[in-house]
Amino acid sequence: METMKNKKPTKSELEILSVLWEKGESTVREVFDAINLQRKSSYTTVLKILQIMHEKNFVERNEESKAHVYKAKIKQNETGKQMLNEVMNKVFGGSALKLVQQVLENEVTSAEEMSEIRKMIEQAESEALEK
Amino acid sequence: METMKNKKPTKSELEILSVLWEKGESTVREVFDAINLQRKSSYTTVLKILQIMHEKNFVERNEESKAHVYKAKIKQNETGKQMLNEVMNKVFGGSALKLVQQVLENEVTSAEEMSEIRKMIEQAESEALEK
DNA sequence: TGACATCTACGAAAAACTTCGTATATCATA
DNA sequence: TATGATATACGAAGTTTTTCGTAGATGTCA
Repeated sequence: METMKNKKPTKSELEILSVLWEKGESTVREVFDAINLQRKSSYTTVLKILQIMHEKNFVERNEESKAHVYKAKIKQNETGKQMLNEVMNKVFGGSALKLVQQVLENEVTSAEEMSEIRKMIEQAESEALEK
Repeated sequence: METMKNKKPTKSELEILSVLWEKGESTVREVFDAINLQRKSSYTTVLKILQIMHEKNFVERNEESKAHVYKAKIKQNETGKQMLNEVMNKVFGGSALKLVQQVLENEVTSAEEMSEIRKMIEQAESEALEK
């Protein structure tokens, strides 16, 4: 049983989760290195945030070796869903349409990606009809 | 000239902006009332955040009457764009496709809305071809 | 006018989040 | 085994954000 209320990760927690999602299980040093590619940070800061996330049950860790190995426990999709819901409700007045519109207008969306998105929607529509 | 660097609103600033975007110009009391429909808060807290946002140039205000009237100055779209970029990069590994996919999977997206989104994409695609 | 409601301004406490230094343990190896 | 590199734990300072109380101005109306 998950006793912990599902809470949103903070900004720096998200930064670290992002690394874990991309690279999978990682040691503190590996996460630290990844983050330092983008901005200066310090080893113990990364360690501390990972420890905090461990307490919060956002990550799990394997303590077998000297350098603990961390692994994201909260799902990329769940987090994305929550965050998108927030943007949708707070910024786009609850409209998925407006949100997607904004994505397509502003993100660098390649023609290829666009066509994939279209296919996906068509498929979702036909599936909806079957129900 | 906008001297102020464009910064992201905080959580509670966003909450208030959301009201201003939806209702347009509002007094502190109106914003306060709107927010209290969703959660308990206190009048002076809302006032304070509005004052802070005024300093930050996120809102403008009309001081003619005793109760000042506030109006959002930063654009809904700009904010949405920024936030979506963050979600896209931190959660969806930079993929607009995955982001949109998540929206369609999880949000309650009506068939109608879905079809509108599809039309929009088709239009965007044909426009892209013309360029 | 006096009593009362409502407003702004503002300081400062409280809470949330981030950063870092230091103590201490462990491991490899010369 | 002594040294140096690298690890965790953890307290506490630093920063940002949120909340609220109080003071004083202004409007309303009996």
